[in-house]
Amino acid sequence: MVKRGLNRDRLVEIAHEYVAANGLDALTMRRLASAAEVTPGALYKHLKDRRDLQRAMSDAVYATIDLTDIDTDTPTVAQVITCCERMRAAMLTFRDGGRIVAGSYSPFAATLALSGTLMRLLQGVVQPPFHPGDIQSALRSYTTGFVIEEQAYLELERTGEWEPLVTALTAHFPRANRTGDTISIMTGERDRRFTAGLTAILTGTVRPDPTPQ
Amino acid sequence: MVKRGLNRDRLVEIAHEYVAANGLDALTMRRLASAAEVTPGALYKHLKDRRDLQRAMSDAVYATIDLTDIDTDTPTVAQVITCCERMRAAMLTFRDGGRIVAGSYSPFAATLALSGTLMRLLQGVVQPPFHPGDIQSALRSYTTGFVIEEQAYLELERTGEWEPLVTALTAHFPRANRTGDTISIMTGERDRRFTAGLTAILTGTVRPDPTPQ
DNA sequence: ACCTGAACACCGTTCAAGT
DNA sequence: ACCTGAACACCGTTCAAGT
Repeated sequence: MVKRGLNRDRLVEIAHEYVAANGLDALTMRRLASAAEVTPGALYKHLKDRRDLQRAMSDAVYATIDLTDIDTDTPTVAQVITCCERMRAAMLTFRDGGRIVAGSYSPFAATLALSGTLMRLLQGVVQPPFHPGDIQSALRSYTTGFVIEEQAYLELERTGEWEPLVTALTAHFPRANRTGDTISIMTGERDRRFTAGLTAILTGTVRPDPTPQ
Repeated sequence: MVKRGLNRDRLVEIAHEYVAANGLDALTMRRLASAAEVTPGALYKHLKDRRDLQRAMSDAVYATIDLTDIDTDTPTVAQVITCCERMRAAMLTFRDGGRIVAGSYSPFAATLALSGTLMRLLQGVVQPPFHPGDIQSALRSYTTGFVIEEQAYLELERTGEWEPLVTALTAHFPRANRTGDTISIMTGERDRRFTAGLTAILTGTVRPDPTPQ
Protein backbone atom coordinates (compact mmCIF):
# COMPACT_ATOMS: atom_id res chain seq x y z
CA MET A 1 0.00 0.00 0.00
CA VAL A 2 1.89 3.02 -1.28
CA LYS A 3 1.35 6.58 -0.20
CA ARG A 4 0.01 7.81 -3.54
CA GLY A 5 -0.41 11.49 -2.74
CA LEU A 6 -2.69 11.83 -5.72
CA ASN A 7 -5.28 14.56 -5.52
CA ARG A 8 -7.22 17.04 -7.62
CA ASP A 9 -4.51 19.69 -7.77
CA ARG A 10 -1.79 17.18 -8.61
CA LEU A 11 -3.99 15.75 -11.38
CA VAL A 12 -4.53 19.22 -12.85
CA GLU A 13 -0.78 19.75 -12.71
CA ILE A 14 -0.15 16.51 -14.59
CA ALA A 15 -2.83 17.45 -17.12
CA HIS A 16 -1.09 20.75 -17.85
CA GLU A 17 2.24 18.94 -18.21
CA TYR A 18 0.66 16.53 -20.68
CA VAL A 19 -0.86 19.40 -22.68
CA ALA A 20 2.47 21.21 -22.69
CA ALA A 21 4.04 18.16 -24.29
CA ASN A 22 1.22 17.02 -26.59
CA GLY A 23 -1.37 19.78 -27.00
CA LEU A 24 -4.91 20.06 -25.66
CA ASP A 25 -6.49 17.88 -28.34
CA ALA A 26 -4.28 14.96 -27.33
CA LEU A 27 -5.40 15.08 -23.71
CA THR A 28 -7.85 12.31 -22.80
CA MET A 29 -8.99 11.01 -19.46
CA ARG A 30 -7.26 7.70 -20.11
CA ARG A 31 -3.98 9.30 -21.05
CA LEU A 32 -4.18 11.55 -18.00
CA ALA A 33 -4.73 8.43 -15.91
CA SER A 34 -1.72 6.70 -17.39
CA ALA A 35 0.40 9.84 -16.96
CA ALA A 36 -0.63 9.81 -13.31
CA GLU A 37 0.21 6.08 -13.17
CA VAL A 38 -3.28 5.19 -12.16
CA THR A 39 -6.27 3.34 -13.59
CA PRO A 40 -8.84 5.43 -15.55
CA GLY A 41 -11.57 4.85 -13.02
CA ALA A 42 -9.45 6.34 -10.24
CA LEU A 43 -9.72 9.79 -11.81
CA TYR A 44 -13.38 10.02 -10.96
CA LYS A 45 -12.66 10.16 -7.25
CA HIS A 46 -11.04 13.57 -7.87
CA LEU A 47 -12.77 14.91 -10.98
CA LYS A 48 -16.45 14.88 -11.82
CA ASP A 49 -15.86 14.45 -15.54
CA ARG A 50 -13.91 15.81 -18.49
CA ARG A 51 -15.58 19.21 -18.31
CA ASP A 52 -14.71 19.45 -14.66
CA LEU A 53 -11.08 18.72 -15.52
CA GLN A 54 -10.93 21.57 -18.03
CA ARG A 55 -12.61 23.94 -15.60
CA ALA A 56 -10.02 23.05 -12.98
CA MET A 57 -7.25 23.54 -15.55
CA SER A 58 -8.68 26.96 -16.38
CA ASP A 59 -8.71 27.90 -12.71
CA ALA A 60 -5.09 26.81 -12.44
CA VAL A 61 -4.14 29.21 -15.23
CA TYR A 62 -5.69 32.18 -13.44
CA ALA A 63 -4.23 31.06 -10.12
CA THR A 64 -0.73 31.85 -11.43
CA ILE A 65 -1.56 35.55 -11.71
CA ASP A 66 0.11 37.40 -8.88
CA LEU A 67 -1.58 40.66 -7.96
CA THR A 68 -0.16 41.18 -4.48
CA ASP A 69 1.92 44.18 -5.57
CA ILE A 70 -1.04 45.98 -7.16
CA ASP A 71 -2.09 48.91 -5.02
CA THR A 72 -5.80 49.46 -5.59
CA ASP A 73 -5.82 52.39 -3.19
CA THR A 74 -3.83 54.51 -5.63
CA PRO A 75 -5.28 53.47 -9.03
CA THR A 76 -3.19 54.18 -12.11
CA VAL A 77 -3.50 53.39 -15.80
CA ALA A 78 -0.07 51.77 -15.61
CA GLN A 79 -1.38 49.27 -13.06
CA VAL A 80 -4.38 48.50 -15.28
CA ILE A 81 -2.00 47.67 -18.11
CA THR A 82 0.10 45.53 -15.78
CA CYS A 83 -2.97 43.50 -14.79
CA CYS A 84 -3.84 42.77 -18.41
CA GLU A 85 -0.28 41.90 -19.32
CA ARG A 86 -0.13 39.44 -16.41
CA MET A 87 -3.40 37.89 -17.55
CA ARG A 88 -1.95 37.42 -21.01
CA ALA A 89 1.32 36.10 -19.58
CA ALA A 90 -0.56 33.58 -17.45
CA MET A 91 -2.42 32.16 -20.45
CA LEU A 92 0.73 32.15 -22.57
CA THR A 93 2.69 30.08 -20.04
CA PHE A 94 0.28 27.21 -20.63
CA ARG A 95 0.11 25.64 -24.06
CA ASP A 96 -3.42 26.17 -25.44
CA GLY A 97 -4.08 28.30 -22.34
CA GLY A 98 -6.54 30.51 -24.23
CA ARG A 99 -8.58 27.60 -25.50
CA ILE A 100 -8.54 25.95 -22.09
CA VAL A 101 -9.97 29.10 -20.51
CA ALA A 102 -12.38 29.82 -23.35
CA GLY A 103 -13.65 26.26 -23.57
CA SER A 104 -14.17 25.80 -19.86
CA TYR A 105 -17.49 27.64 -19.83
CA SER A 106 -16.34 29.00 -16.52
CA PRO A 107 -15.63 32.64 -17.16
CA PHE A 108 -15.75 33.64 -13.53
CA ALA A 109 -14.56 31.09 -10.97
CA ALA A 110 -10.92 32.10 -10.58
CA THR A 111 -11.17 35.23 -12.71
CA LEU A 112 -13.03 36.99 -9.92
CA ALA A 113 -9.86 38.09 -8.16
CA LEU A 114 -8.51 39.62 -11.36
CA SER A 115 -11.85 41.18 -12.26
CA GLY A 116 -12.12 42.67 -8.79
CA THR A 117 -8.78 44.44 -8.72
CA LEU A 118 -9.23 45.56 -12.32
CA MET A 119 -12.59 47.07 -11.39
CA ARG A 120 -11.20 48.89 -8.37
CA LEU A 121 -8.37 50.35 -10.44
CA LEU A 122 -10.71 51.40 -13.24
CA GLN A 123 -13.15 53.05 -10.86
CA GLY A 124 -10.33 55.48 -10.09
CA VAL A 125 -9.23 56.29 -13.63
CA VAL A 126 -12.17 55.86 -16.05
CA GLN A 127 -13.78 59.16 -16.97
CA PRO A 128 -17.34 59.89 -18.19
CA PRO A 129 -19.22 59.01 -20.28
CA PHE A 130 -17.46 55.64 -19.97
CA HIS A 131 -18.29 53.09 -17.25
CA PRO A 132 -15.61 51.10 -15.39
CA GLY A 133 -17.61 47.89 -15.88
CA ASP A 134 -17.66 48.31 -19.65
CA ILE A 135 -13.93 49.00 -19.82
CA GLN A 136 -13.18 46.04 -17.56
CA SER A 137 -15.26 43.79 -19.77
CA ALA A 138 -13.60 45.16 -22.91
CA LEU A 139 -10.10 44.65 -21.51
CA ARG A 140 -10.82 41.05 -20.53
CA SER A 141 -12.51 40.18 -23.84
CA TYR A 142 -9.68 41.76 -25.79
CA THR A 143 -7.00 39.94 -23.81
CA THR A 144 -8.69 36.56 -24.11
CA GLY A 145 -9.31 37.04 -27.83
CA PHE A 146 -5.78 38.20 -28.46
CA VAL A 147 -4.17 35.23 -26.72
CA ILE A 148 -6.41 32.74 -28.50
CA GLU A 149 -5.32 34.17 -31.83
CA GLU A 150 -1.66 34.21 -31.02
CA GLN A 151 -1.71 30.68 -29.63
CA ALA A 152 -3.51 29.52 -32.77
CA TYR A 153 -0.60 30.96 -34.69
CA LEU A 154 1.92 29.36 -32.32
CA GLU A 155 0.32 25.94 -32.81
CA LEU A 156 0.36 26.25 -36.60
CA GLU A 157 3.97 27.40 -36.43
CA ARG A 158 4.88 24.44 -34.26
CA THR A 159 3.39 21.91 -36.68
CA GLY A 160 4.83 23.64 -39.73
CA GLU A 161 1.34 24.37 -41.10
CA TRP A 162 1.81 28.12 -40.97
CA GLU A 163 4.06 28.63 -43.99
CA PRO A 164 1.99 26.54 -46.45
CA LEU A 165 -1.16 28.27 -45.23
CA VAL A 166 0.25 31.72 -45.90
CA THR A 167 1.55 30.79 -49.35
CA ALA A 168 -1.82 29.27 -50.23
CA LEU A 169 -3.62 32.40 -49.06
CA THR A 170 -1.36 34.86 -50.83
CA ALA A 171 -1.97 32.89 -54.03
CA HIS A 172 -5.73 33.21 -53.65
CA PHE A 173 -5.77 36.76 -52.30
CA PRO A 174 -3.05 38.72 -54.10
CA ARG A 175 -3.93 41.85 -52.13
CA ALA A 176 -2.91 40.26 -48.84
CA ASN A 177 0.84 40.59 -49.20
CA ARG A 178 2.89 38.77 -46.59
CA THR A 179 4.62 41.84 -45.24
CA GLY A 180 1.42 43.88 -45.17
CA ASP A 181 -0.77 44.44 -42.20
CA THR A 182 -3.28 41.72 -42.91
CA ILE A 183 -1.18 38.60 -42.57
CA SER A 184 1.85 39.83 -40.68
CA ILE A 185 -0.36 40.51 -37.68
CA MET A 186 0.94 37.46 -35.89
CA THR A 187 4.37 36.81 -37.28
CA GLY A 188 6.27 39.31 -35.19
CA GLU A 189 6.03 41.97 -32.57
CA ARG A 190 3.15 40.34 -30.75
CA ASP A 191 4.06 41.99 -27.45
CA ARG A 192 4.13 45.46 -28.99
CA ARG A 193 0.81 44.89 -30.74
CA PHE A 194 -0.86 43.62 -27.58
CA THR A 195 0.09 46.72 -25.63
CA ALA A 196 -0.96 48.89 -28.57
CA GLY A 197 -4.44 47.37 -28.31
CA LEU A 198 -4.59 48.03 -24.59
CA THR A 199 -3.57 51.62 -25.20
CA ALA A 200 -6.26 51.95 -27.86
CA ILE A 201 -8.92 50.86 -25.37
CA LEU A 202 -7.65 53.15 -22.63
CA THR A 203 -6.91 56.26 -24.68
CA GLY A 204 -9.82 58.66 -24.40
CA THR A 205 -11.58 56.55 -21.77
CA VAL A 206 -9.29 57.15 -18.78
CA ARG A 207 -7.66 60.08 -17.05
CA PRO A 208 -3.93 59.78 -17.90
CA ASP A 209 -1.48 59.15 -15.04
CA PRO A 210 0.33 62.29 -13.87
CA THR A 211 3.73 62.29 -15.65
CA PRO A 212 6.50 62.46 -13.06
CA GLN A 213 8.60 65.55 -13.77
CA MET B 1 -28.71 4.11 -56.96
CA VAL B 2 -30.01 7.34 -55.48
CA LYS B 3 -28.79 10.81 -56.34
CA ARG B 4 -27.32 11.58 -52.93
CA GLY B 5 -26.28 15.16 -53.52
CA LEU B 6 -24.00 14.96 -50.52
CA ASN B 7 -20.98 17.23 -50.58
CA ARG B 8 -18.65 19.21 -48.34
CA ASP B 9 -20.87 22.29 -48.03
CA ARG B 10 -23.97 20.23 -47.31
CA LEU B 11 -22.06 18.30 -44.66
CA VAL B 12 -20.95 21.53 -42.98
CA GLU B 13 -24.55 22.71 -43.05
CA ILE B 14 -25.74 19.52 -41.38
CA ALA B 15 -22.94 19.83 -38.82
CA HIS B 16 -24.10 23.33 -37.88
CA GLU B 17 -27.69 22.10 -37.60
CA TYR B 18 -26.56 19.33 -35.30
CA VAL B 19 -24.58 21.76 -33.13
CA ALA B 20 -27.56 24.13 -33.01
CA ALA B 21 -29.62 21.29 -31.59
CA ASN B 22 -27.07 19.54 -29.37
CA GLY B 23 -24.04 21.79 -28.82
CA LEU B 24 -20.49 21.52 -30.15
CA ASP B 25 -19.33 18.96 -27.60
CA ALA B 26 -22.00 16.52 -28.77
CA LEU B 27 -20.86 16.66 -32.39
CA THR B 28 -18.93 13.57 -33.46
CA MET B 29 -18.01 12.30 -36.89
CA ARG B 30 -20.28 9.29 -36.43
CA ARG B 31 -23.25 11.39 -35.38
CA LEU B 32 -22.64 13.73 -38.28
CA ALA B 33 -22.63 10.69 -40.56
CA SER B 34 -25.91 9.42 -39.18
CA ALA B 35 -27.46 12.90 -39.41
CA ALA B 36 -26.41 12.91 -43.06
CA GLU B 37 -27.88 9.41 -43.41
CA VAL B 38 -24.58 7.98 -44.48
CA THR B 39 -21.97 5.55 -43.18
CA PRO B 40 -19.09 7.07 -41.12
CA GLY B 41 -16.49 6.18 -43.70
CA ALA B 42 -18.31 8.17 -46.37
CA LEU B 43 -17.45 11.44 -44.60
CA TYR B 44 -13.79 11.07 -45.45
CA LYS B 45 -14.47 11.55 -49.14
CA HIS B 46 -15.48 15.14 -48.32
CA LEU B 47 -13.57 15.97 -45.16
CA LYS B 48 -9.96 15.25 -44.34
CA ASP B 49 -10.63 14.72 -40.62
CA ARG B 50 -12.32 16.23 -37.58
CA ARG B 51 -10.09 19.30 -37.59
CA ASP B 52 -10.90 19.90 -41.23
CA LEU B 53 -14.60 19.76 -40.38
CA GLN B 54 -14.26 22.44 -37.72
CA ARG B 55 -12.19 24.63 -40.00
CA ALA B 56 -14.88 24.34 -42.66
CA MET B 57 -17.53 25.16 -40.05
CA SER B 58 -15.54 28.22 -39.03
CA ASP B 59 -15.32 29.36 -42.64
CA ALA B 60 -19.08 28.93 -42.95
CA VAL B 61 -19.61 31.29 -40.02
CA TYR B 62 -17.56 34.03 -41.65
CA ALA B 63 -19.19 33.40 -45.02
CA THR B 64 -22.49 34.69 -43.64
CA ILE B 65 -21.05 38.17 -43.15
CA ASP B 66 -22.36 40.46 -45.87
CA LEU B 67 -20.12 43.42 -46.60
CA THR B 68 -21.43 44.40 -50.05
CA ASP B 69 -22.96 47.63 -48.76
CA ILE B 70 -19.76 48.78 -47.09
CA ASP B 71 -18.19 51.64 -49.05
CA THR B 72 -14.46 51.49 -48.47
CA ASP B 73 -13.93 54.52 -50.70
CA THR B 74 -15.53 56.80 -48.12
CA PRO B 75 -14.30 55.31 -44.81
CA THR B 76 -16.25 56.20 -41.67
CA VAL B 77 -16.10 55.14 -38.03
CA ALA B 78 -19.75 54.15 -38.31
CA GLN B 79 -18.86 51.63 -40.99
CA VAL B 80 -16.06 50.22 -38.84
CA ILE B 81 -18.56 49.64 -36.05
CA THR B 82 -20.99 48.04 -38.50
CA CYS B 83 -18.30 45.57 -39.63
CA CYS B 84 -17.59 44.49 -36.06
CA GLU B 85 -21.25 44.20 -35.18
CA ARG B 86 -21.80 41.99 -38.23
CA MET B 87 -18.86 39.82 -37.20
CA ARG B 88 -20.38 39.40 -33.76
CA ALA B 89 -23.82 38.76 -35.25
CA ALA B 90 -22.40 36.08 -37.54
CA MET B 91 -20.82 34.18 -34.64
CA LEU B 92 -23.94 34.58 -32.51
CA THR B 93 -26.21 33.04 -35.15
CA PHE B 94 -24.33 29.76 -34.73
CA ARG B 95 -24.47 27.98 -31.40
CA ASP B 96 -20.90 27.83 -30.01
CA GLY B 97 -19.86 29.98 -32.98
CA GLY B 98 -17.08 31.62 -31.00
CA ARG B 99 -15.57 28.32 -29.88
CA ILE B 100 -15.87 26.92 -33.39
CA VAL B 101 -13.92 29.86 -34.78
CA ALA B 102 -11.43 29.98 -31.90
CA GLY B 103 -10.79 26.25 -31.93
CA SER B 104 -10.34 25.93 -35.67
CA TYR B 105 -6.75 27.18 -35.59
CA SER B 106 -7.65 28.93 -38.81
CA PRO B 107 -7.69 32.60 -37.96
CA PHE B 108 -7.41 33.75 -41.54
CA ALA B 109 -9.03 31.62 -44.24
CA ALA B 110 -12.44 33.27 -44.56
CA THR B 111 -11.63 36.16 -42.23
CA LEU B 112 -9.48 37.73 -44.91
CA ALA B 113 -12.41 39.46 -46.60
CA LEU B 114 -13.49 41.00 -43.30
CA SER B 115 -9.93 41.90 -42.34
CA GLY B 116 -9.39 43.54 -45.70
CA THR B 117 -12.39 45.86 -45.65
CA LEU B 118 -11.77 46.68 -42.01
CA MET B 119 -8.19 47.64 -42.87
CA ARG B 120 -9.24 49.84 -45.75
CA LEU B 121 -11.79 51.64 -43.59
CA LEU B 122 -9.31 52.11 -40.74
CA GLN B 123 -6.61 53.46 -43.04
CA GLY B 124 -8.99 56.36 -43.64
CA VAL B 125 -9.93 57.14 -40.05
CA VAL B 126 -7.13 56.08 -37.68
CA GLN B 127 -4.99 58.99 -36.56
CA PRO B 128 -1.36 59.04 -35.32
CA PRO B 129 0.33 57.73 -33.31
CA PHE B 130 -1.98 54.72 -33.80
CA HIS B 131 -1.59 52.24 -36.66
CA PRO B 132 -4.56 50.85 -38.64
CA GLY B 133 -3.12 47.33 -38.35
CA ASP B 134 -3.03 47.50 -34.56
CA ILE B 135 -6.59 48.80 -34.33
CA GLN B 136 -7.81 46.16 -36.76
CA SER B 137 -6.16 43.45 -34.69
CA ALA B 138 -7.59 44.90 -31.48
CA LEU B 139 -11.12 45.07 -32.88
CA ARG B 140 -11.01 41.47 -34.07
CA SER B 141 -9.52 40.13 -30.82
CA TYR B 142 -12.05 42.06 -28.78
CA THR B 143 -14.99 40.84 -30.85
CA THR B 144 -13.91 37.20 -30.75
CA GLY B 145 -13.22 37.35 -27.03
CA PHE B 146 -16.51 39.06 -26.30
CA VAL B 147 -18.60 36.53 -28.21
CA ILE B 148 -16.83 33.58 -26.59
CA GLU B 149 -17.66 34.97 -23.16
CA GLU B 150 -21.28 35.69 -23.97
CA GLN B 151 -21.83 32.30 -25.55
CA ALA B 152 -20.27 30.64 -22.51
CA TYR B 153 -22.90 32.46 -20.48
CA LEU B 154 -25.65 31.47 -22.94
CA GLU B 155 -24.67 27.79 -22.66
CA LEU B 156 -24.67 27.88 -18.86
CA GLU B 157 -28.03 29.64 -18.93
CA ARG B 158 -29.42 27.01 -21.28
CA THR B 159 -28.42 24.14 -19.03
CA GLY B 160 -29.53 25.89 -15.87
CA GLU B 161 -26.00 25.94 -14.47
CA TRP B 162 -25.81 29.72 -14.37
CA GLU B 163 -27.94 30.42 -11.32
CA PRO B 164 -26.29 27.87 -9.00
CA LEU B 165 -22.86 29.11 -10.15
CA VAL B 166 -23.68 32.69 -9.25
CA THR B 167 -25.12 31.79 -5.87
CA ALA B 168 -22.07 29.68 -5.10
CA LEU B 169 -19.75 32.50 -6.09
CA THR B 170 -21.55 35.20 -4.16
CA ALA B 171 -21.33 32.97 -1.10
CA HIS B 172 -17.56 32.67 -1.47
CA PHE B 173 -16.89 36.22 -2.61
CA PRO B 174 -19.23 38.51 -0.69
CA ARG B 175 -17.81 41.57 -2.47
CA ALA B 176 -19.08 40.36 -5.85
CA ASN B 177 -22.70 41.29 -5.44
CA ARG B 178 -25.04 40.00 -8.13
CA THR B 179 -26.21 43.40 -9.28
CA GLY B 180 -22.71 44.86 -9.24
CA ASP B 181 -20.45 45.25 -12.19
CA THR B 182 -18.43 42.10 -11.67
CA ILE B 183 -21.04 39.40 -12.19
CA SER B 184 -23.82 41.25 -13.97
CA ILE B 185 -21.51 41.71 -16.95
CA MET B 186 -23.30 39.06 -18.92
CA THR B 187 -26.79 38.91 -17.53
CA GLY B 188 -28.22 41.81 -19.45
CA GLU B 189 -27.54 44.54 -21.93
CA ARG B 190 -24.96 42.56 -23.85
CA ASP B 191 -25.55 44.54 -27.04
CA ARG B 192 -25.01 47.86 -25.29
CA ARG B 193 -21.87 46.63 -23.59
CA PHE B 194 -20.42 45.28 -26.82
CA THR B 195 -20.83 48.62 -28.59
CA ALA B 196 -19.42 50.39 -25.54
CA GLY B 197 -16.26 48.32 -25.91
CA LEU B 198 -15.98 49.16 -29.60
CA THR B 199 -16.37 52.83 -28.76
CA ALA B 200 -13.68 52.55 -26.10
CA ILE B 201 -11.25 51.16 -28.66
CA LEU B 202 -12.08 53.80 -31.25
CA THR B 203 -12.29 56.87 -29.00
CA GLY B 204 -9.02 58.74 -29.19
CA THR B 205 -7.62 56.52 -31.92
CA VAL B 206 -9.76 57.68 -34.87
CA ARG B 207 -10.87 60.95 -36.40
CA PRO B 208 -14.61 61.23 -35.55
CA ASP B 209 -17.08 61.20 -38.45
CA PRO B 210 -18.33 64.67 -39.44
CA THR B 211 -21.66 65.13 -37.66
CA PRO B 212 -24.35 65.91 -40.27
CA GLN B 213 -25.88 69.29 -39.43
C1' DA C 1 -11.02 6.80 1.31
C1' DC C 2 -8.93 5.57 -2.59
C1' DC C 3 -7.87 2.31 -6.21
C1' DT C 4 -8.31 -1.86 -9.50
C1' DG C 5 -10.50 -4.70 -13.06
C1' DA C 6 -13.74 -5.27 -16.01
C1' DA C 7 -17.39 -3.93 -18.54
C1' DC C 8 -20.52 -0.80 -21.54
C1' DA C 9 -21.57 2.06 -25.15
C1' DC C 10 -19.34 4.74 -27.68
C1' DC C 11 -15.22 7.25 -30.61
C1' DG C 12 -12.02 8.63 -35.28
C1' DT C 13 -10.07 6.65 -39.17
C1' DT C 14 -8.82 3.24 -42.74
C1' DC C 15 -9.66 0.34 -46.54
C1' DA C 16 -11.08 -3.49 -49.50
C1' DA C 17 -15.08 -4.22 -51.88
C1' DG C 18 -19.10 -2.85 -54.23
C1' DT C 19 -22.00 0.33 -57.65
C1' DA D 1 -16.68 9.00 -57.86
C1' DC D 2 -18.94 7.93 -54.02
C1' DC D 3 -20.55 4.71 -50.60
C1' DT D 4 -20.83 0.33 -47.56
C1' DG D 5 -19.18 -3.04 -44.17
C1' DA D 6 -16.10 -4.32 -41.29
C1' DA D 7 -12.29 -3.76 -38.70
C1' DC D 8 -8.70 -1.40 -35.53
C1' DA D 9 -7.19 1.04 -31.76
C1' DC D 10 -8.93 3.89 -29.07
C1' DC D 11 -12.58 6.89 -25.99
C1' DG D 12 -15.52 8.52 -21.23
C1' DT D 13 -17.80 6.68 -17.46
C1' DT D 14 -19.62 3.32 -14.06
C1' DC D 15 -19.30 0.11 -10.45
C1' DA D 16 -18.58 -4.09 -7.74
C1' DA D 17 -14.76 -5.61 -5.43
C1' DG D 18 -10.59 -5.09 -3.01
C1' DT D 19 -7.25 -2.61 0.55
